[in-house]
Amino acid sequence: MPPPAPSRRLTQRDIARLAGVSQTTVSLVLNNRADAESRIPAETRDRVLRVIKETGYVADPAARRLAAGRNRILGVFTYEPVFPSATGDFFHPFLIGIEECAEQRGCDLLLFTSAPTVDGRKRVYHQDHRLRLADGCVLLGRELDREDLARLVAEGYPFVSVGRRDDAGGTVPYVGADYPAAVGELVARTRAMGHERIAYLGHGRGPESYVDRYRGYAGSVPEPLRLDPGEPAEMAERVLAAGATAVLAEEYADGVALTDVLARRGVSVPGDLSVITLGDPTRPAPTDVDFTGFRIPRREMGRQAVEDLTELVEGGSPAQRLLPCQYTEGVTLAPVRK
Amino acid sequence: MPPPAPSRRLTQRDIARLAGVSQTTVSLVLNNRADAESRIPAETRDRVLRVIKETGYVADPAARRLAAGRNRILGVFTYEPVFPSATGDFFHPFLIGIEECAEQRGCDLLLFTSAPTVDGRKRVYHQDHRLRLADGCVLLGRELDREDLARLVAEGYPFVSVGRRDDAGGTVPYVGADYPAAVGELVARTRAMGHERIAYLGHGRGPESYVDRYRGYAGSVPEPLRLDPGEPAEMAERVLAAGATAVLAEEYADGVALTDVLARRGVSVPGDLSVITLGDPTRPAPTDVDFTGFRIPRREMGRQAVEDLTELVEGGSPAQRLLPCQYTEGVTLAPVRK
DNA sequence: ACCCCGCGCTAATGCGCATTAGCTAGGATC
DNA sequence: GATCCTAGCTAATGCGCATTAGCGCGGGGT
Repeated sequence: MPPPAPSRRLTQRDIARLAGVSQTTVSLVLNNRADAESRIPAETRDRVLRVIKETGYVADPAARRLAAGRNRILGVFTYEPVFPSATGDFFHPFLIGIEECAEQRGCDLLLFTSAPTVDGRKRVYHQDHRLRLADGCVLLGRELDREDLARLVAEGYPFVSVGRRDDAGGTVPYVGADYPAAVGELVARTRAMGHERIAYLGHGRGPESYVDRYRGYAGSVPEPLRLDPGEPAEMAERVLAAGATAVLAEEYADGVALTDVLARRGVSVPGDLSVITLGDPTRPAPTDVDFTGFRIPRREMGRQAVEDLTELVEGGSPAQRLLPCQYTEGVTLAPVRK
Repeated sequence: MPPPAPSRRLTQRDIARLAGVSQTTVSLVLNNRADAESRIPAETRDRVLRVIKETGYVADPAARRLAAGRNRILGVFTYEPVFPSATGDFFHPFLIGIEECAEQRGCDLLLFTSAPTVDGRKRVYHQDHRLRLADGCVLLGRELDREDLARLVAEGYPFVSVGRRDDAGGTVPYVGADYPAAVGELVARTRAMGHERIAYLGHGRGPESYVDRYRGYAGSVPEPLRLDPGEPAEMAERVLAAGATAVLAEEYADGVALTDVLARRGVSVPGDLSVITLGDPTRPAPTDVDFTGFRIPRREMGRQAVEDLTELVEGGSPAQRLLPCQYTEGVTLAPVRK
């Protein structure tokens, strides 16, 4: 391939020539290096700035990155397809937050779309990844690859996970949702309504988000009762067989499916059974029912992740934080039937 | 700021040392330069490749860009907010197409989110833009800034607009929707149903997409009759006053609003009046009515734009193409009332 | 015995910028 | 008048890579 670009672009040297100074001076002016070592009189500075403005010169980001190691570009890696697909809607709000914050901070976002999907999963570290073009990276997805995480940590690459993650050969910086607290609060409300047989419908293990929900549940009921999710009919069977008066649905969609089936069988929600959802739908779950549960502060998580990342890039120390979820009052939780 | 990175990263020199060859050789192997000038025996090549694999070395994209002028990164510039906001839904499908194609081609996407919004508009060429980090750029939005376009053209920066654009100091490469043909077809269908007073409800000027729709309309009716959009009630007045038997709504939302008002006034659609929509909703327009009209091949346009852009980046010549829209049969077009 | 040639590789260069050592006045100091 | 500052610059260097010259060497030709 032909090395140089078609038409010559302006470089600092050009600006220097036009302003009658050295390239160094242009760089100094550009970066506002008016510090002790290099004082540039206002006159010279203005002259340079004028030429820059007139010519519309802009520093080459690649060269900048190479020389200075920074370029105000943040990477975004999504382990699950974001745009296409059903889960897209779930991840969208995170991206909104990320975008908002990046814009605010004058950062561009590099979407690592080139990561190939192998065995249905993506990896940050694939052949020819371009991680290093960005100053740091935000990781998004229900489940992150542990090898990726370990390597990121090992290499000291600045990153922040959206969603809590277990350690991976070192501390993993994250901005997560405080599921334990949110679930704990829901359980408390449920118990306050007289419920004693409160079941947890979900896996309770696997992704950190499931583990955390279950932890919040198990930590606030006397006798945890976990029911596996599955086909709607199966779930209904299990719930009824267990004699639960209230059910916490790990997945919103399962709560919806359960409620639908129950309705068809003449079991009223919340008359006969209360159904509480633990978060926002990660799969499409059309319903007219207004479920009681909580919202994950997705947008805020995205924002905060970018905040933390920029701080990290600028030399700060990695943070791990959980953001509170928002309780949402619905119509599916009612006092236990006497 | 401290010039070097915290922990030293692998460079080609490191690989060279480990493999007992020169940095040049590593570069040659990496880029598969087995051509005439430099022949590297399989043995050496394998040795180098092995070291690369073992160490997980990946070339620094910034350095690569600087030296070779390419880095398989495509920029995406959106003139209108994409993620947040109402119009987001309209632009989403374009992005899906862009993302799909980029993934397929092993390209990463650089979202130019840092462009500040001034006077409610964004500009590609803002202070400190990072255009040059990408090999080229896809432009998205209802209206593009003409100065931006002119400068892009003038500088010979590779870009492709999603949506047809008028020339701007030179040919503007684009992938647009063939509105004239699509509208022409709708008019033909409408006339085939006996309609003679077919009105165009919209501006018919401004953005190219409006102009093109109107052109398709004006070119296929004997006496064009354009009605300005406005408040729902106003639109209904105008349509009724004009004695139209069919209306083409430039904006989907206007078609919806019009139909709603008419229904409330006892004017039936399509019994008394046919309402045809010219494209997908660009603003939220909730309705249960299934409008007759056409769909803009948004996803395909995104894909094609990336195709064209990569071709352009690789030295191809700029293309201008219009993609056909998809006619959608609805319930709002019926034979004219006798 | 000499030259030439092509194979297999490497030294050197430059991309555009940031940064670190100077270097050169012109004054102040002794 | 020699010395030392200091303000105001600039030359030189390197970031990591791609690329262009070109070097050394062994074998075939004359």
